[in-house]
Amino acid sequence: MDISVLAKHIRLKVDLSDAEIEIVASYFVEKELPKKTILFREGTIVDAIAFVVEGCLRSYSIDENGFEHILQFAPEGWWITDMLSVIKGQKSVLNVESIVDSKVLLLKRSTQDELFDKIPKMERFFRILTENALCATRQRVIEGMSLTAKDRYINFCETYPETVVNHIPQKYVAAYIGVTPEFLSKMRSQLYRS
Amino acid sequence: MDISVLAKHIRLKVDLSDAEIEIVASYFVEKELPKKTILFREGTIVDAIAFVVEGCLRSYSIDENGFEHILQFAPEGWWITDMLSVIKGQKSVLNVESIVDSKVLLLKRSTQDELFDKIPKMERFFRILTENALCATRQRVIEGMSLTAKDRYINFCETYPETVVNHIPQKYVAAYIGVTPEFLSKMRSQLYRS
DNA sequence: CTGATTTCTTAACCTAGGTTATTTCCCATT
DNA sequence: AATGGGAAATAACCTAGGTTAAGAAATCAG
Repeated sequence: MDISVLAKHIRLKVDLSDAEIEIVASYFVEKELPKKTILFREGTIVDAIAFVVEGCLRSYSIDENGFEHILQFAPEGWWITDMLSVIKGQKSVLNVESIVDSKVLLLKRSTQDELFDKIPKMERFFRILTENALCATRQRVIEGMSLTAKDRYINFCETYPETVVNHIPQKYVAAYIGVTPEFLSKMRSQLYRS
Repeated sequence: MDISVLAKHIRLKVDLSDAEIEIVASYFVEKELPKKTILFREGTIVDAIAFVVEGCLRSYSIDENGFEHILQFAPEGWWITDMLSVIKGQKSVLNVESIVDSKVLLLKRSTQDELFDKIPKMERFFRILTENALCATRQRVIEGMSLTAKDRYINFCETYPETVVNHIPQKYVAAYIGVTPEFLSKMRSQLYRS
């Protein structure tokens, strides 16, 4: 199992020895996901969090009219799961699916506390990780209320890596910024003209 | 300083002895906030998080057209700050203000790591707290994309305690659910009639 | 390579929610 | 009790973004 991407990612936030990284790695299980594979399905109880080593996943909910709304994209180096299901142990309301061929490392929640007791720095790591995710999500709430769809799209393009912006179906981008694919298309043609 | 509200709140998530609670409490500073007092101001660097012992605060941003958007209400037993400013050490984009006469306990970020080293369970506490906040905020993103304004209002009334829903100016509720005060007023009169 | 399916674009029309303006209602202060 | 000022209600009108539909383009399966 190649843990270099994971190790590099963790060491951005906390300082771990090679021996500690080995222990951490032993808690993860690798999984290959061909394009459009559902990793966690709505209605099940999710008991793991996924670190993306390669490829890109998305988490989304389906509303009562059948429309998909994307909560998160997770390209290489990002984490993804249905946190609510993991924390509360209740049925998931999100689907987590690979957009392209991907590889993830899975960490079971049930063993996470054990890992934290063995390597307290990992609890710190996840606290920091979660704080950052919280900030980003709150930022998104504010932007959803204060920006127009066009500004949200421009922001999206500036914020996400080029791999996400340009190699992902546009309908996913629309489902992320909160507009219909038709309206995104209209906005894009307006932006080209100017 | 009365720490019973704080102690009770922490013990919902982690197990601390009375001695440990005493140590934790020694890291907090009490502050009284008369109605409409700004605790953290936009443009400054925020270096503390606030626990609400009594009253109710709100955090909000002001957009380029001068409109306020409320990110969070914090009634008794909740935490509030501008996390982004605290984490990144950069200038705050949020105001945090008391809505009614309030009392908060402040924890300086600069001493937080020291507290975590002394009482590791507090790091666990904040990790769990942050995970919960993240879930709630992500839920809000989804609702913002999939529900109508009327459903968001109904949800709001069902989710927040009666003290918040009924003792807060309606314009704040509007600024939280993402509509104008005029439109909230229209929705409410429609809901009464049915 | 070809037909089938999904995605994207365009355009006409529609609606949820915003804007502006006026009136009424609270209160807090004097 | 009078008065001044923000908060809420109402209503006429407006617009960002949604809906529907139909064709073009890209992607996929065989």
